[in-house]
Parts: sequence; C-alpha cells; structure tokens
Amino acid sequence: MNFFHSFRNEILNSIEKLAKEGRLPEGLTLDKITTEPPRDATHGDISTNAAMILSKPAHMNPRELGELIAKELESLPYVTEVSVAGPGFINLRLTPNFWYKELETILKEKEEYGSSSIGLGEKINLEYVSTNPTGPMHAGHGRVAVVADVLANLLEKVGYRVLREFYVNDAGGQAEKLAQSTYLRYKEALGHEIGIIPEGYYPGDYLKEVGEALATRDGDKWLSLPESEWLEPLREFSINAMMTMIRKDLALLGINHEVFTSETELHRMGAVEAAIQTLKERGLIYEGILEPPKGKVIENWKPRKQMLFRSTEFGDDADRPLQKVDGSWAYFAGDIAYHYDKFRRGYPNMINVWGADHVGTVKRVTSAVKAITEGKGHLDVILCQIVNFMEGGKPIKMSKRAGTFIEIKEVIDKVGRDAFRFMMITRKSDAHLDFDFKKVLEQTRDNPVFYIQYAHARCHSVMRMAEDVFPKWSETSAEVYAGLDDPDELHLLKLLAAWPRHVEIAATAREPHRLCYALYEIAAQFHMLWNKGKENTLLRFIIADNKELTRTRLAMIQGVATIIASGFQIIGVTPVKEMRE
RNA sequence: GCGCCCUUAGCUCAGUUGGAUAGAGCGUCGGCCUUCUAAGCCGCAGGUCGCAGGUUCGAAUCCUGCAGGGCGCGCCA
Repeated sequence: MNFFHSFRNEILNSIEKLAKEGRLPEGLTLDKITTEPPRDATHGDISTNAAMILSKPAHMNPRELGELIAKELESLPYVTEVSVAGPGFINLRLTPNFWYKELETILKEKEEYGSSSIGLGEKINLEYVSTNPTGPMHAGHGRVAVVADVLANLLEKVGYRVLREFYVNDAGGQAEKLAQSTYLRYKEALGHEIGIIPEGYYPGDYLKEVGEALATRDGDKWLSLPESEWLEPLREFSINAMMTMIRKDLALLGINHEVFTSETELHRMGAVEAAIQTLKERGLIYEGILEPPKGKVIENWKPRKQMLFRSTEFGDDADRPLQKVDGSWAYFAGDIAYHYDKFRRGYPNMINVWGADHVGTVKRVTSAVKAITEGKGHLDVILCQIVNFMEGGKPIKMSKRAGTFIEIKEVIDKVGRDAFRFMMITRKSDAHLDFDFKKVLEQTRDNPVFYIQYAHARCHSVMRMAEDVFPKWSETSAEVYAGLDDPDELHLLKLLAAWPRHVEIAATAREPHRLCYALYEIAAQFHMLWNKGKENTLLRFIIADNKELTRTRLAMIQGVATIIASGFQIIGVTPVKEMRE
C-alpha cells in the first residue's frame, strides 16, 4: 500500500470533520487534493496542497486555512510534527516508528511489496513487437520489445490483467516477396544456379536454411509449377520459419506472447469485409479523390476515385484509402479489422507499442478504433524513439540494405539479457537512447545496471558474512528497530517505503523508466551507508558484540535487497547474489 | 508544406503530470578509502529550464508563436 494514499484519506476525513463542525463550508470538492513528498526533505515527509486547493471555495487565505487543518492533523497516528509553509503547504513529519513499520511490511510481503489493485482487474490488450516476419529481429526492435514487456509486468503489478499479443503481418506484398525469396533459395538448395539475389528480394543468408528445409520436405515438387501454384504454400512455409526464428529471438529477451494473431487469418475469416461493412452502415465510408501527399515526390501519381474512410471525423489529418489499385484491401483495412477483433474479444482497452517510424499511422488507427467501436474502445499508442548503438562513443552505422544491421541475438550474446533489458528502459521511451556496448559492460557507477546489481549482491554478501558472527540469524526476526536512528539509515528506509508510489506512478503514466531511477536512488543510498561504515565503525551493519543491533540492521539490508529484487522482477532482470562469475 | 516527438549544468539525463531555494551521474577541482569481498565515498564549483509572449496565487511543466534537432508524411507493411 502506497502510504500517501492512507494519509490522504486521513486528511480528507479531517476536512470533512471540520465541515461537519461548521468550521469549514460543507460540500467542498476534494478531488484535487494530493499528498506527495515535499520537494525538500527538510520540510517533512508528506506534503499536501489541501489548503491551497480549498482556499478559494472556503473563502479563506491558504495559510490561515492551513493552520486550521494542520491542527486537526496533529493527532494522526505516527505524525510527530505538522507545519504550514510557503504558499500554504501543510507538511507532516512522521515518527521513525512509521518507517520501521513499513520495513516490517516489506519483509513480510517480500517482492509483493508495491503491488496494488488500482487496475481493478481491468483487462488490457498490449500489442507489441509485431515486427514483419521477413527476417530475424534486429537490435532496433529490442527497445520496443522490452519497453512493452516491462510495461506489461508493471501493469500487472498494479492490478490490471494484461494480454500480451503479437500481430503477425503475414499478408500483403512483403510476405509474397518473402515467399519468392524462399523459392530462390529452394532452387539453390536443389542445385540450381541462382546468381545474385535480385533487388527487392530478401537477400539474407537465413533464408538458405529455409530453402533447404523446404527441399528436404517436398523434394522438387514445386520446381516445375507456375508461381500461382507455389506462392501460397511457400508463403505459409516461410512465414512459419520466420516466426519460429522471431519467437526464439524473443525468448532470448525473456519475452513470451500469449496470443499471436495472423493478418492472413483475419482476411480468411472475412473480418475485413465485416469491419468495412460496419463502417459503411455508419456512413463513414465514401468514394472520393485524395490530394497527392505533399513534401514528397511520388512518381506516377494519378488522382483516382477510391474507397475512403472518414478518419478526419475522428481526429486524423486526411481521409484514408482502404483498397489498393487492384481492388485488394490495403494494410490499413486489415488493421481496422484487427483492432475491432481485439475489441470484440473483450479488450476495449488497448495499448500498442511501436517504433517511432510509425508516427504517421497513429492518428489513423486511433481514429479507426474510435469509429468502429463507437467510442467504447480506447487505443493508446506508445512510441519508442530510435536507439543509437555505439561502441566506445562512436555510433555504429546500420543499414538493412547493406546487411550491416545488428541482430538482437548478437547483442544479447555480447551484453546479456539482463543488461540489455535494463538499458532499454533507462530513458523515457519518447527520447532517444544511446546504447554503448562498451559502457554497458563497464563496472562503474555510471553504469546503472552494474551499480544496482552490485548493491543487491552487496546486501547478500553482508548477509552471508553475518552468518559467521551470528549463525542462523535469519531464523530470528528483528525485535527492536530503534537502533536504526542514523539520519542516513532513516533516509534509506524512507526510500524503500517510497517504492510502491514509484511503481504506481510508473504504471499510470506508462513510463517504465521511472523504476530505474527509483532503484538507482536506493542503490546509491545503500552504497553510501556501506561506505560510511568504513570510517565510522559504529555504522557498520555487522557489530560483533551487539547481536540485537546487527539483527536490526540486517533487517534493513533485507529490505534493500527485497526492493531491488522486486524492481528487477518487473524489469525482467535476474538479481544476482554475487558479482563474481 | 503538414503531423508527432525532443531541447534542463561542460557532457549524459531525472524532475512525482501546475507547487516551495530546479536535481543526479560523469567530467573539473579539493579531500578520503588498501575494506563488514572489491570495482568506491564525501565535499566545492557549475542554471536566463532553446527564445518570446500568454494563462494564475504559483509554470521547466498548460496555451500561442518562433528557432534548432529527430521521426514520419504511397494504395509499402
């Protein structure tokens, strides 16, 4: 439980009590009252804006009103001091006992500490990665994958029920090109000379084994047949092979989707026709002519009358075509059907995590969701900016065409899953991220992965050391906490107690990066305390001649380890107990 | 031309959704640490929050305009 909530409730109760007694007007709106940590810790532990929010409706000046409310709050449990400051903030200071009590809760709830039910069991469909199944995942896909996966964990942590879904773009021209590319490799596998892979085909070596596998399975059965005969079976064969590969890559990242939805399958079921028909009945489809796109010269642009969706009515910049020249469905038509499908499967709440190169399609898809669900469905798109992969400060140039892009597999091999996952969420997703292979492996403080892992390992190191002095200490429990009275110890306890709030904010803002900063802060404070023990032996965690104090400090250490482990659980990183290999 | 995002200390970035004197790491400078297993710890200095207006008790945060950077702007997927 985020303790700011419980104190907020207490504050609201006090205000209502004042209203009942006639010392404040009745029926004040209390929604905007917040409780949060004061900017400056010297002001106290909890700060509320109540007096400033209510001063206008109550016709009182904020300071005066603050004093009135403050008087009431003085009697709250664990509150040791209440003051009114600045423009009218009411600051509460809590007794050490409060933090000791929170520590006990942490030790009792373990990694569950920080979980909450603010999601109310609501279902969320989270679609992510959805990379084209035409080759292995490359490094750039990794950020989208990890940001979304951590977000999924985070949302579950606060009480949502999340469905992790992958949309398989196995229809359309790219899938056909894949089938054709596979056909070439198939011929090659059967001993035919194929020369250079033509422009527009997928040239990667990974298709060689697909061609070979096909030759092994089917022999030369497709060789003499016309394309119309083999295109569909080869498409399916190669898509399956690609998806197997992608799923392996995802598994390396520790990502496992629960649902894979096939675009082709949606078409087969007639879902696209059905969705378009629905829009038609609502008068949202018409025949019209589009302006040519600006700022980009398109050869062979011909104005054409075509089937359009009125997406401008739902916030898009232009109405969007639904069919290609040959009359087949455009990708967008399938996307409408897909999101309608998700909605009808029981997921009015949808989140898509995309790469920033899809900015252009956000508005059309969100407007389509509004239209087809009649405003009952809601789609939130989270965009991830590009990752700059670097080596010792120098950017690594990547080009798909030149075949110089780095595969995700290679990255994981080099730095490991844990470091990769962590680094991918150290920046907020709409900001660029530099990923330096050298820095990620550095064992210094400016490498946050290392620094936080080290704090966790150090905790366990201390706990192991303690066994020598006090065997089986962990089978007892701390009785008295009063020994934790150094300001730095109390500060550490406060940081631990702040964890549930960070989790909650990160989840509601859908910003996983906040977890990293919260953990870093805890790690820093812990390292600082550890180092203080070097100068001042009284502050050491293990005091050989004081078993009780040692046990108490070990409780604090356990708390630190627990919170870090809990954060790592959400981020999908394994907390290590030793830094040595 | 249009849309979305970004701009905070020399560098890399936080900033609790409108709150108090804007914070951290690196780097610089000055100390300390040869250990409860180490890769470190403390302190000093460093700011017109891109610029200009506006909204209000109060703005890095919201609105408008401008500048710089990024991504995108087929019936591709």
